[in-house]
Formats: sequence, C-alpha cells, structure tokens
Amino acid sequence: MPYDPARHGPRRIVGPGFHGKVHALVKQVPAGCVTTYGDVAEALGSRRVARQVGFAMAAIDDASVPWWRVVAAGGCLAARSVRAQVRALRKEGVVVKDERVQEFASRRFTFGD
DNA sequence: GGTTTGACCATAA
DNA sequence: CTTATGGCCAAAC
Repeated sequence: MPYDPARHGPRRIVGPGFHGKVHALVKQVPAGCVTTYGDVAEALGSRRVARQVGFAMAAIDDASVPWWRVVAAGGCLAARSVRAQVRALRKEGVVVKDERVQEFASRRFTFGD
C-alpha cells in the first residue's frame, strides 16, 4: 500500500536532523553551479551517506530547495525528473548534454573546501 | 523494533 | 563501456 497523504497526513517537508542539514546545504549552492550527492554527504561527515542525501532530496516537495543543482558523481543527472532538471539547469546557464553537465569541474560547488 | 526502500559511490572484473 | 557487489544510514512502514 503506497503512501496516502489523505489518511496518513502530509510528509515532513523539512524533516528532522538529516533532512534539515541536507536542505540547508543545497540552499547554499548558488545559481549556475552544481554539486554532487557525494559532496553534500561529505559535507555532512561521510561520503557514504550519499544515498541518504538522495533520499532527502526525494522527500523535497517544495520549491524552496534548488534540488536541480544536485547531480550525481561525474556530473551525471540522476533526478527522478531528469527532464525538469535539465530544463532548470539550462535556465540558469548550465550546459547539459546527454544527461551530463558540461564543464562540470568548473561548475562544481564545494562547501567547506 | 524489525524490515524495506532509496534522485548514491567506489571498486573490481 | 557494462554489470556486479558491498557499504553506509535515515525515514517510512
């Protein structure tokens, strides 16, 4: 039985601890730049929580978090709606080709480094 | 409180 | 290039 908001209530937009941190970091990414799940994970402590970062992104149901600036390692797009992500990125001047961010290295945004 | 599930990543073959 | 595998862990159920 899938999740039914009508009966189980709304999902937490800004979840506890982990989600909150992920969202906060993603909001720090300036327009025209991209970051990776791994980088966000590393900023949170371990690269290995990259999955959870993705999970946190999936929980986003709000436009306040620029989720489209988060891509997979190597500049690959891995969002659920790659189409929408490409559109959003190109709108900000990011060149995307074949689900790959061009000039990824220079467009990459790092948090603590 | 155990099981399932994920928008991942690095490594190996 | 592809496929397989292990790892890690929060949140949902």
